[in-house]
Amino acid sequence: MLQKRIDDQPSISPEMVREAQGILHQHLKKVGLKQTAQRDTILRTFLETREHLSTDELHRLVKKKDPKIGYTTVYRTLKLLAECGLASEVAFHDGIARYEHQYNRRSHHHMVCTDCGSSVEFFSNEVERLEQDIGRKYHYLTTRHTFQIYGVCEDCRKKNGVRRLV
Amino acid sequence: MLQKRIDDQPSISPEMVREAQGILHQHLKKVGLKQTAQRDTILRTFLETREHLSTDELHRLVKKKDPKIGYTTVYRTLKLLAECGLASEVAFHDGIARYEHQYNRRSHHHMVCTDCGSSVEFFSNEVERLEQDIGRKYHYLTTRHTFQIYGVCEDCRKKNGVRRLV
DNA sequence: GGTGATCTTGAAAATGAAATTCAAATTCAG
DNA sequence: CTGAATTTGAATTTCATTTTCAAGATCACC
Ligand SMILES: [Mn+2]
Ligand SMILES: [Mn+2]
Ligand SMILES: [Zn+2]
Ligand SMILES: [Zn+2]
Repeated sequence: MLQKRIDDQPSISPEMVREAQGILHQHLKKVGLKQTAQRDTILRTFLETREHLSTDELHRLVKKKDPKIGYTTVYRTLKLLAECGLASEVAFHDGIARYEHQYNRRSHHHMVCTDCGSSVEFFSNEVERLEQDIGRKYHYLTTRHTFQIYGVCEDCRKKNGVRRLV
Repeated sequence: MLQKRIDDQPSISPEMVREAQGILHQHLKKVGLKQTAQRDTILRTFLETREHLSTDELHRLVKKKDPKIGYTTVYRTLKLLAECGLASEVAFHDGIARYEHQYNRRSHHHMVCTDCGSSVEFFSNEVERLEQDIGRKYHYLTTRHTFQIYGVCEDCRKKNGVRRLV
């Protein structure tokens, strides 16, 4: 599940991790929950990657830092992160819920290869505007939208081309 | 799961049912499968509604015509209909796969109320064009896209407003 | 119109991601 | 410190989807 980087946004810095942790802690206090080492470890691990991770994939990364952290805690923490805006769910239509970190990230959309699962991120102001326009037109208070393009990437087309010749 | 009709496309006519059945029969022959009464009944029932049906919902409608038709057959027939372009899957992000009939229907997108599940259909040439543009830019051979807007409809906002006053 | 190889059917079972349960461990306000 | 409240994670449950399989239906060929 590779991901091509098409922008120049830097990897997350230590200061950003602290700031994101602050956002989580504030959210926890607000909803009467407690700060724990597990939640911090999961957030830190999550921020360190730019991939679109399933709960299982994140759990595998988290276990490298603390093998005792369970799948359930990762699952629940991802929901918490989504609640406070640090994570957002991305559905690539493969039946698995994926999350990406949304902290200091420009809003974007995805084009997904249906052969190899790799994805390209792209930006479109038009799509953002469309949400507003359509919402206004039909009197919806819009909260979000999903836009994905599906197709076959160049690499996979080449591979398939070769396979056809065999 | 109501759906507001925002265009004037007519309900399906008997001739259209026959034509769609022809498409299915042709597809069945092409892939070496057999024509059956169950498949015809399921297609007919499916064409009669403009709603976005889950397998279970369609099964319930189908059983009114032939109570002996099982869930599995509806499930498998929907896949067949999707294969020959008569149906398309539409994911409203509620964990259930929904299908809508695609025969003689203008391509459109959906805005979904996250409170009551109702949906509005809208049309956008911009979105169609974007698939082409982005595909070309990143050398993908695009096949399809999904675009949904989520929000709260006017009715639900009113209801919630009242609830707040109580 | 047979005939039989092939496909279909549908109840039941399997699958698997997501969600919940619960008892032991941890947090943190006072 | 203390203890009420929350968290944790293994285990279990849930539930839509998918697969299995034996009995039944279809249809290409005669
Ligand atoms: Mn992304
Ligand atoms: Mn529709
Ligand atoms: Zn690819
Ligand atoms: Zn509503």
